[in-house]
Amino acid sequence: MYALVDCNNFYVSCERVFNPALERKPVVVLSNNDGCIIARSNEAKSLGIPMGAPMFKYKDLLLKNNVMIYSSNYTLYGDMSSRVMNCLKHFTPEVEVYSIDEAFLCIKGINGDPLFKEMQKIKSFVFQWTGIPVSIGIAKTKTLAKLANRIAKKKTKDGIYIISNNHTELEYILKNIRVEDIWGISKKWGARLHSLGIFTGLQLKQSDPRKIKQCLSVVGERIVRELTGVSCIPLEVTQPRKSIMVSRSFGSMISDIDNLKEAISNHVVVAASKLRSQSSLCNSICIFIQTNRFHIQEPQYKTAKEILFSEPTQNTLELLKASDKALKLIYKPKFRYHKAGVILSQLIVKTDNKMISVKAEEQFSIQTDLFSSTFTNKKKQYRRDKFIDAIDGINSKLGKGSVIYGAQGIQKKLKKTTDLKSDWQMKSYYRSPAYTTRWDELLKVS
DNA sequence: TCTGGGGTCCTAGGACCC
DNA sequence: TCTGGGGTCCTAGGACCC
Repeated sequence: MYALVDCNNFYVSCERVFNPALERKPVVVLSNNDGCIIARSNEAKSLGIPMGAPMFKYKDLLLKNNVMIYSSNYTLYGDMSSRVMNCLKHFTPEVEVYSIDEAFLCIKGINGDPLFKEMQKIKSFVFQWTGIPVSIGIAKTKTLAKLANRIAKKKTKDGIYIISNNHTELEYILKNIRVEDIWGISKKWGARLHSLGIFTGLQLKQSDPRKIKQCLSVVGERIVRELTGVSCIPLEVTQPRKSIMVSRSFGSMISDIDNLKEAISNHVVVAASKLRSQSSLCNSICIFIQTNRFHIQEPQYKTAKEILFSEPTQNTLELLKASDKALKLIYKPKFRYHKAGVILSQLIVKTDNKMISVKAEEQFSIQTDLFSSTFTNKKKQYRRDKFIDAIDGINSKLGKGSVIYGAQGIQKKLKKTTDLKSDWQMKSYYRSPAYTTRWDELLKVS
């Protein structure tokens, strides 16, 4: 059996752990740049605030109802997430961390009442150690476990629901769910199924998988089989990322290339550090810039440039150099830009090779460049990598941003202030402290 | 005024190979 | 008049997820 453990209103719950006065009050959490509403407490949901709603359209409603507003605080949510996942690993090693607030568990050898009791144990353990409430759905396949979780959240008191092998129970559940609410089927595919006369989960379950394959590819076929109780989507252990993206909308519009370069350089530094933290190297970097698609009266420009490396790298300096080159190739001065980002792709990861070897080529199975791998280049590269190590070392000892690259912008450093915000930096008016990850932001109790 | 960010997988079609 | 058959790899675009 698979269990899906899903944190209730996760971001809101994280805020509530450190501010219990938020209990039973309407709370929302905003996306980056304070743009959209991406998490709502149950009280906020019942005010009719939809998921993903632009904040400016709902500001009046929020104020009128005394809704507490928070900017996203991913440092806090990420840390709380890993605490929750660690709790789950306490019960079984077979945990798939599916997203920041969800995990699939493989459950073997327990059934019926003992299974329910075990799930209650998990729930209260997670709550005791993190303060985060979770719901649990259990079934024979991941797709059905998702469904069970939905029922656990909406229809049960204790937040646990098990879809047993009872045939009529499953039929009843599937009859009462729309196809577009099934995991893996969204609006577009839902519409395609409608045109075949399929509207409910039960109708989808009873269709010919081969016919669904023609319509929704093998992905759709798998969903049909999963609904019948045949597991087609296995539990996956956490794999290193295959691509890394860092992008942000700007706090205000930007036209000049220096500002853009500063924004992109900061994204590159973050992306490079993510890359190194999962012990990968990238073969390609892509940067993109775009105007505001909602300003339809303004001229629009959206473009990207990818640069391939002759040898895979994880070196911030090389990535910065490439990103600068790419930006110069696509930048056009006449536009007002709204967003920029960087994507590292074609990542390679350390091989499983247990041999004790310090040569990067062997650790990563690197294809070296026939024309540049001369001795002097190797030496240069070695020194550059040591340089990055030193910077990482200082920043991890003295705090993030203690040493920065010139391309990231030196205005703030010169004025010795952190209040000064560049145009590109995102808005974040309602951010709570990084309670669990910064000594100077620990919760004070008086 | 104001509209997020970060991923994965699959397929079709083009390019190449013998 | 008439020009094969069987593969692999790569990429862009589209779909989905949270």
